[in-house]
Amino acid sequence: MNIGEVAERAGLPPKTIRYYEDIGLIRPLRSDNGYRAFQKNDLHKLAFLGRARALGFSIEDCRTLLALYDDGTRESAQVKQIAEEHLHQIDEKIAQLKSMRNTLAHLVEACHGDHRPDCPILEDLSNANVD
Amino acid sequence: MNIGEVAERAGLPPKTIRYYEDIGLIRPLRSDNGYRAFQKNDLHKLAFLGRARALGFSIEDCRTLLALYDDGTRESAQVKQIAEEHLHQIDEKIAQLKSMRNTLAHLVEACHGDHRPDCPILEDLSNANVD
DNA sequence: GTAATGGTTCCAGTTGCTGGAAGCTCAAGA
DNA sequence: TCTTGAGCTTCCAGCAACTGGAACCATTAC
Repeated sequence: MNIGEVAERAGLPPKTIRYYEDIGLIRPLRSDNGYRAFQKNDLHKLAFLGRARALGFSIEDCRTLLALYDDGTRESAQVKQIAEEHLHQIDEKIAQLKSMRNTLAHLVEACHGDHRPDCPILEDLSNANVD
Repeated sequence: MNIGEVAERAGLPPKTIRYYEDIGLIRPLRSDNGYRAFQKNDLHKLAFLGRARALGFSIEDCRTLLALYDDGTRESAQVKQIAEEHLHQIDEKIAQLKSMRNTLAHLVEACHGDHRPDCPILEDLSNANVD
């Protein structure tokens, strides 16, 4: 398979696939013409990567997960730990965003949003205690 | 004021302040020795920036907000629009993270996480439909 | 033969800083 | 007065995870 077909089937842009090879996540063979010659295994790895990335795992997490996937002697605890840590980070991110959202929503609500210049949003932003 | 004091008072690292000058968010004067000589106005702008960044506004949004802040003839509607768009983006981000969190939480729960190799998390990641 | 499509590499840019090196300035102590 | 240390300067490189574009080669269809 050439990169175009693999990209289509794995749901990843060719650029991303080349990048994943660059950083050593996959190692596709080469045809005589220099084209990458993807095997089924490469395709599955790419799909795996796409899925893991969609769940927000970092590239380094993906590298580890892929290695565990390839390793028949893995312990599921290793996988679970990575996933739990990631889950925790997601929770933190959500909490942070909710806090932003909360503040911002109040400010937006307080701003009449018309042609006049006075604006509670700008007032809030400029009201830092700086002394 | 030198950069150290301003950094302290605005709650931003000196590196960040230099960076903000680099990209034209502030334009502090210079002393004869070449040191940046910050005025009160600079300090207020930096605090404004710190606050806006903490609410997740992009640097470009910050640039616009700062310009509106400086512009007595602004209309609050302009500010409100930026804030509303940002709020909307935050909402989208939260929704996306919640969806990830949801999937991931189910997987983590399903994984017994012991010394055995079988793992629902890896199974899910590798179960992409690729044909 | 030629044109379109799809490969290849390499370099640069994105966002918002952050770290580090090399060197200058200033204030305080021996 | 000399020195030491802190604090300032600039500049370059790197982070994450791609993405865009240029320049060029290969394949395929007409």
